[in-house]
Amino acid sequence: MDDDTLIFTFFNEIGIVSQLSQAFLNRHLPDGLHSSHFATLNHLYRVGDGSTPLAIANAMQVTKATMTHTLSVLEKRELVQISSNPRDGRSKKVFLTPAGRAFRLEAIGEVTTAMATVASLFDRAELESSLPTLQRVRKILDAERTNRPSGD
Amino acid sequence: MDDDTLIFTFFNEIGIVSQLSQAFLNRHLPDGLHSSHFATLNHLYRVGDGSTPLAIANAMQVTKATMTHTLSVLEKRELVQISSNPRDGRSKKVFLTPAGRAFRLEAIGEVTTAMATVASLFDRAELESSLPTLQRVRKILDAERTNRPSGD
DNA sequence: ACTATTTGGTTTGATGTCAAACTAAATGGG
DNA sequence: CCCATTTAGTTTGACATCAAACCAAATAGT
Repeated sequence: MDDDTLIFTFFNEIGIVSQLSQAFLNRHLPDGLHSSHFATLNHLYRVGDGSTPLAIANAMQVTKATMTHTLSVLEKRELVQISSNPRDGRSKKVFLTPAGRAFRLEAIGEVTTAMATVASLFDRAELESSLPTLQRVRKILDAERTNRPSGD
Repeated sequence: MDDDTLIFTFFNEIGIVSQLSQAFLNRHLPDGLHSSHFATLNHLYRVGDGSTPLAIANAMQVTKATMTHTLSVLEKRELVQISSNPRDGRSKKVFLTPAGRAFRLEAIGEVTTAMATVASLFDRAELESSLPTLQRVRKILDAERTNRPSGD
């Protein structure tokens, strides 16, 4: 297998696993929540809230237009609260509401339960050992695309 | 890091790498071709043509409805040709046209060129060594979702 | 200070994807 | 043989996502 083929194969496999895992999430998240919403809630929880939409978009690797949409959905459900930034009239700040925190916990519970059977099939060490590779690949790809710089 | 966190982290990383690589493809594929179209052309080339839409959908891990759409785009561009199956009135057979083969080569060229700089940053052995893990994970996830059975 | 550029966010239009309902053909049990 | 079930594909309606055009606020260069 030459280098190009290896790379194609690698990314093809990544793409399929990603699709399957996202489909898994979408099937098991409560109340029609989409995996992108779940990821956003988790991000807000992890980094502490008050991030700007653009920062979140960069962290999630989606465009700011997409984030506008995602946040409007979350806001409509009252899982986040969006306030204008007194320091900068252009930007906004996003906060998890108590409902948002509760919902996140509930979602994690559901997913974890649903995952229980399948999780036991994974080799923990195997996943762990490929994490650094994934992170390196992510960094490289992220640096490559000059626009929309890295976040998180 | 407990097991659940590890798994979440793993799939999160997979998701981001997948999104970045797909975005990369979408940016560099010629003529507005989408990565899913590219993947479908490649699949047809690899398995030899004459597959049914459903078989392709399973291999690509998308629903048959999605495949109907993808194939109609490819057919409109005359990159594939779709004929009815004389053996089975319900199903169809998909063939790469000469234009489709040519287009695939062109696309591979473009992508490979675009990838040249970034590809040199990857550690070939590293990618190679994580491939089996990805394939195992894929198999597990694929088996889990009882509907829409595995292909390829 | 004033204009030009950059930056954060929204809007618009297009597209890919999915789930669910539907159609038509094949298969199977009586 | 006939009806019930399964199977392949399409249609419909919803939604996530993107690129490009747009607006408004901040910043910079002169």
